[in-house]
Amino acid sequence: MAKELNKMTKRQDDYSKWYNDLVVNADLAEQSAVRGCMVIKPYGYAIWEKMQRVLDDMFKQQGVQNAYFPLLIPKSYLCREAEHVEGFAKECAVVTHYRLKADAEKGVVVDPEARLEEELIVRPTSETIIWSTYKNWITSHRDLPILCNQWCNVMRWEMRTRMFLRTSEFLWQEGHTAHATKEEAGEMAMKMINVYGNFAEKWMAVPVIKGPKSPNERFAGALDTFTIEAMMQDGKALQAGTSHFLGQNFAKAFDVMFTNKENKQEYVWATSWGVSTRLMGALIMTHSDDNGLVLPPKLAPIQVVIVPIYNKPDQLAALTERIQPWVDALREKGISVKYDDADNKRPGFKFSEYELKGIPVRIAMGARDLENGTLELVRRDTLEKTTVPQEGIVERVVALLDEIQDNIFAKAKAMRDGYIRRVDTWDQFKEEIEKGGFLLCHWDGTTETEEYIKAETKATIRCIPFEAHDPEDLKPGVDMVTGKPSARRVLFARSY
RNA sequence: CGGGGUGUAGCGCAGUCCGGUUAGCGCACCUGCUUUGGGAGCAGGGGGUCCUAGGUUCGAAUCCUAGUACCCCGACCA
Repeated sequence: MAKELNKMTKRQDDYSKWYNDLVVNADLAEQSAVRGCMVIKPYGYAIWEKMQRVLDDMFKQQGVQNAYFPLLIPKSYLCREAEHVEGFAKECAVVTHYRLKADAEKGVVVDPEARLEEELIVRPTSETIIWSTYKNWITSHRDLPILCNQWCNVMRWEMRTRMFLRTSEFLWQEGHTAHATKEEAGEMAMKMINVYGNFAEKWMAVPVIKGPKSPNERFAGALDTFTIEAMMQDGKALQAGTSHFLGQNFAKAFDVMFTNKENKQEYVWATSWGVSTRLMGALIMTHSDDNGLVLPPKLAPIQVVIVPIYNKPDQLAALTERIQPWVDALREKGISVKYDDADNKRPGFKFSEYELKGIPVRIAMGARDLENGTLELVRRDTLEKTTVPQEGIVERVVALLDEIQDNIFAKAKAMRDGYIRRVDTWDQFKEEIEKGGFLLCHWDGTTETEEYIKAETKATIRCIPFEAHDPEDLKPGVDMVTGKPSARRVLFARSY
């Protein structure tokens, strides 16, 4: 058994395999029978729910309200915004019929009589249906701004799928805002990327680099796309969230105008922004080790697990009597605690299982401890074991949870920072990109150069960082490929 | 869509080249006893349209043909 586990966990370099084996074992998710889709199991969903709750609060602090729009979008809506169609047309699932009928041979077939007049698209994102709705909601500057968010599923028929990172169907939130001025919309897009950045760093303990995308990497139909870019342990970058400044593109495409204070008709300014279950992938791939998941205490569905070690019912009773007050006290402080006194699994099994699931803090206590007034305290991030006095355990655990949250962020940041290098020549770039990580380089600002670099090395511009890692990065230089002038360094990496 | 690979018990696989008893192994599962401080031991037990369809044959998991599903690597993308 131990050998088998070993075989599974040694595959961290190959994340797909690792997801399929280890993650399924950690009860997060599994492949479904539907191509490229996944089943999110209860434990995995609990993490997503916690993320949702936190993000939802953050949105509401920005004045955003939740709403819901239909899953199916009439095909004609999609073609209104030219770039948007081009971006998504290739990966849409299409509903063509509305009825099945019994068939002697095949059991059941699509009824050819029941073809839809106009095909319906399963939403790959909801800009089009939302803007066709906003048209009815907006007539005056007094109707603005509209700040709506929806939690939903979307479907993109990707050629190649990957657990959590690129499933055909995924869960996400998409915010869609309408504003009277360009400035206000621009600020909104910026505000939301900062919300995402805070969430990633403060809650997920995943360090990110914020900044605009290069024109080539922008969202289909956007004038500007802001992103948070994370670095995975294997040296590949992951786009963890985006916020788009859409200008008046969608307002023009869907004819959404308002009368301004000067009694003049004007197109509405828009933003959209989203994060998905891909964040779960980011979480897993940033912190986990060969023993399984490592969850940040702030998002862990179970923060503390307590395992009593006993062999007779009366021993368990004695342990429970001592432990129960701690469980109550911790819960009173809002900490989720599992007291695992199940007698059908051995302690060693429980230890391994909870490590696999990434529970931040584990307490084990047996007859020996009961006698000595001690217990065994284990932290998941370092797997460090200490025997500590029972006295003051509640306060100690509370402090330890904070410490773990800070520590895994520091660890992830050190890993990420270790992956950032400055590169000045094309030869050096080609050599360094093989080692993975972020490369800060000069770029002449053209799509041609970017495309060339991508074709040669598979590396793309992840973003043009808002905050310089070093003042050096903001100084002008020359493009490493063309030798043309460059205003500042931009961030390159290979990505998921 | 191109290249490669795999479909045999819930999971992981052997058997296929070279057709031949009742299709096998590990894990998981069930029962009992002993255990319980790092994935327990022993004994017994249950579970299979060998991906699908057709063909060759006295006989097919094995050979042939077609289909299909999934995985990996590219191109595409959050």
